[in-house]
Amino acid sequence: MKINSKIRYGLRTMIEIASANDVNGVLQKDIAKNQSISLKYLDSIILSLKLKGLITNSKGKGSGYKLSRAAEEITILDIYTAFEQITFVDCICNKKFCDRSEDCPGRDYWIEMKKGFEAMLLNKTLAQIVERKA
Amino acid sequence: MKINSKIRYGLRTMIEIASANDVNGVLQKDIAKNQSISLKYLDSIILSLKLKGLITNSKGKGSGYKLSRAAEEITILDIYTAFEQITFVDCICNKKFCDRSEDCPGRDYWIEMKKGFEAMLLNKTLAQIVERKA
DNA sequence: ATTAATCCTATAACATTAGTAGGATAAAAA
DNA sequence: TTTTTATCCTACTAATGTTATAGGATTAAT
Repeated sequence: MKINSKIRYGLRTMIEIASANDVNGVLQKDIAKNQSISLKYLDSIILSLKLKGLITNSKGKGSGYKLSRAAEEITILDIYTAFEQITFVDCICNKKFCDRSEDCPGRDYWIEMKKGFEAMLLNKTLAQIVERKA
Repeated sequence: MKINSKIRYGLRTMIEIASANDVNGVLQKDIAKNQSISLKYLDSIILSLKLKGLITNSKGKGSGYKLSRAAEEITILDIYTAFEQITFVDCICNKKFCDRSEDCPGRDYWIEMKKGFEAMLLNKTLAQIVERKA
């Protein structure tokens, strides 16, 4: 089980934007250069973060990205779910995925585990990561 | 991010073995039938559990599987790692995977998250799942 | 000996991921 | 208003990983 590259790059992108103290925001091409991500690939990552409402920008020449709200108010769960839902097993979202869903100790456990995982991501803010605070 | 089928089937297999009160243990073919897993695929799942030392059996006709130790002493982390290591991101195990490993707030976070995840799996026993206790 | 069962390796179909390509659109700057 | 710089969006492909299945070797009870 691996964290996929969009989530990894997405976190790094958010860290870079949060770390910048430039009032004009951070240009996509600078993020691409600093983070060693191709401009094209970064395109889709930034799009996801934007659709989730975590970053904003204007368009055209000279624009740049900023956080939509304070880094203290952005959790890792926000960033993670910008790219994918947390499922772990399909029968959590869709009982019909498996016959035994109605009465399955395994499924009950995965649901519990999912909740624990979400809580873990929810309890960490972007600000804590940028400031390297536990 | 999904839990793969071997881990899912592996947990169900362990639940079935733990739930059985047959002194002779549970036959592989019965697990296959009850859990709707092909005998051949179950082969590899049982092999992993056995190599990890979670279950034992004798060989040949009439044999069956039992837990190697009490269900109270088997954690979900034991079962999970019978099938794969918990990595999340490659730079955790191998710093050379990425140039910025030496000083990367993102990597620091993934390491912390991994620890939290492992702790979560460690704090749940097979016995708790079988008895459906929180 | 026969039979029922596990042990083990190889391989194939399928799904997902990671990343690229090509261009459309928007707006600042000249 | 033309140019330039930058984002927006869709489609595609190569590589990788997952989910099995196939075929047979080995083991030991009957």
